[in-house]
Amino acid sequence: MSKKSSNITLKDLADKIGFNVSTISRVLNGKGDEYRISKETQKIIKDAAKKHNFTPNLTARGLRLKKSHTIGISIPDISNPFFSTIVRGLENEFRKSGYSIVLCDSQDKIEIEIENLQILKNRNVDGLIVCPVGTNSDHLVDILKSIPLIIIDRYFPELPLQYVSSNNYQGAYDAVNYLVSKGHRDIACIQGIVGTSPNDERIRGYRDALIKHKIDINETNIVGGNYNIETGYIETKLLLTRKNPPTAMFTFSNMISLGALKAIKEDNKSIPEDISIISFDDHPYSDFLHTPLNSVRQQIALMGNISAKLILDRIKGVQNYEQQGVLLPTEFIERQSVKNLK
Amino acid sequence: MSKKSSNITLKDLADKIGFNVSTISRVLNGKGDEYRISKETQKIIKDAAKKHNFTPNLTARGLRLKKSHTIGISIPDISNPFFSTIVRGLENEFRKSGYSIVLCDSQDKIEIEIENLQILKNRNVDGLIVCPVGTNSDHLVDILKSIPLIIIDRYFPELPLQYVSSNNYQGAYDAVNYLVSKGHRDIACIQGIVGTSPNDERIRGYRDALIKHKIDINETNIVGGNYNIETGYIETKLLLTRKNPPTAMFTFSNMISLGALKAIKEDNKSIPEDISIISFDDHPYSDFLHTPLNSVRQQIALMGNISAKLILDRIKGVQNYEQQGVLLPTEFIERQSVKNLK
DNA sequence: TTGAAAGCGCTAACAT
DNA sequence: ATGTTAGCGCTTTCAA
Repeated sequence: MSKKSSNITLKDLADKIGFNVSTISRVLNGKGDEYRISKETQKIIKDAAKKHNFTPNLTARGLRLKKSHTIGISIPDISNPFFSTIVRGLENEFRKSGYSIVLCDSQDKIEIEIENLQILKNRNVDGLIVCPVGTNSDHLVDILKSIPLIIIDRYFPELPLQYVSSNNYQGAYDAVNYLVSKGHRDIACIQGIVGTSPNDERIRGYRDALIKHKIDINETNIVGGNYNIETGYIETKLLLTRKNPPTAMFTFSNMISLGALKAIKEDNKSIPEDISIISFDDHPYSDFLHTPLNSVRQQIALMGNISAKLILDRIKGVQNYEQQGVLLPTEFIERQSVKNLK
Repeated sequence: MSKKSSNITLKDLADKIGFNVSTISRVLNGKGDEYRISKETQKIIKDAAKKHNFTPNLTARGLRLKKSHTIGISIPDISNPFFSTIVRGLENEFRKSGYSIVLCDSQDKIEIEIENLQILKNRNVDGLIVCPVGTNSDHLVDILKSIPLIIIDRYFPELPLQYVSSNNYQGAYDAVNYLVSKGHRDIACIQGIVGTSPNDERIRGYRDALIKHKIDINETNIVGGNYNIETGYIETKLLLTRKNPPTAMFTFSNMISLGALKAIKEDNKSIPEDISIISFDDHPYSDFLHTPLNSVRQQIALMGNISAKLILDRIKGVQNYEQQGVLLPTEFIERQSVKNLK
């Protein structure tokens, strides 16, 4: 084995230059003046540190200080652009403050999410960012007792869990309102996981928009129950085989939309001639899809940025925030996937 | 502030049940039998640990053992599906072995990559996975002196840096060969960063395929110089304005391809009627793009899996591998973006 | 079969 | 103005 040139320690440095470790520690942590350490000494120490390329062992510092300058993240699927964009927003923000992120993928499974939280807690992360997978939140409330936590996307309004999400109600309302304004009255929606706040809020927006226009709600038009590609595919297949298929559909995630596109294409239907579609969640590659979809765009990277700032404030003990959650406005993107029936 | 229910420590547990911390540590680390600790004692300890929900402080363990069970990752852009898929492959594999990942995004900047390595080193990661951004590798060779390192995608064959990548030469050769077999002789390629191994290997494959068919290489057909969307867009724009545009183009990344698609669409050209295209890097959403592209697919998640296994072996001290690098075969995906000119 | 004690590298309270 | 020392929570050598 070759010589492992492991990092130089404070003690090593002390031995070299004849000052005590604590003096060196103080100077290197910018407390030289506070402790009235002479300018000369400070210079000697700083020069030596630079010369020998000293950098502190963050594990040791973490143990001593009981904080790791580390943030734990648990997300359902890092390969989904929605989540990877959130992570980028988080990483960029945390980097600025000298925090590193420990990333865990929960594979959309609640058991793994729970396991992740335990691991991250044992790693002494200073804060946690979770995009929860399920409808259950006991483990989250539990972890909050010991670690600052922000949840993104799915949230639990009735619980004291601070969150960052989109204004799902308004986004859905706008979309359905738009469809109605184009003459659609038979509008299906393929929903995600029932019982999760974003989904239920979108459903509420969908209903309210129809009610406002005095359109009877056909309960069989509300289908689905998962955010994945298969749900979009299967439900669209079924919708298309109806005697009178809806004239429009509203899909509740980027993945559902992709599944829907696949089904529509397979059945040789075209958008928007045969069926109109609006997607909640803009797809980052939307401009390049065979049918650019009208979408309700969420400010995904911003959700990451804001969550990072919130949790850093919490870590610092700042508690300025009245509100428990932040709901970011969505943006309606008009493309060519809705037919004007008027 | 509410009472921080911080984790219970070994000492806490010792106080509760009257055994020494070392005994407890041994039992909980599965060394009870080795140290011939009585079954009863073992049971008492295990039960107590479970009852009080003890889990070890991994920072402390890391400091003591000088290993953190942590792997550092530096990648150019987590929101790019290519990289996020690699990360998923890595995460899934590391999770199985009890390793967590510390993720750093280098934003495609060499300075940030260097900074990342320093941070990760100070965090005592047991291993490093890097998707390098640049052509320079000094910092990588340097870090290798102290930490096991695997690089993915771009590699440096002349240096002792173990890597996992695709067989870029063969993939490119196959693609160009296919184009020629369809009657194309004027084939442009939009390359990525010159001087990086994957790019140069693809160029070599491109040239060799043309040479084999005795087609003169038109050097002005080799354009580009970056892997991003803008490069694809700009270069395609330029290609299309030529007096005699090439009949086919070969793009060197998923992002370049997207840029090319945008340019082609803007100019009201259609694929493959006006121009044929093959993309190196399949796009995960390729099936849904307005033109499903013939692609050279890389086994991305597998690259993550293999790298994880390699580095875990290195950490364990296993040195079974003769070869310095692993090149995974690519797969040619035939879709409808190439016109048959014959 | 179990306990005592050292020590990983750092910071900070307490000397001097 | 700088040094000594304790201790973060864990593992492991040495002792008994």
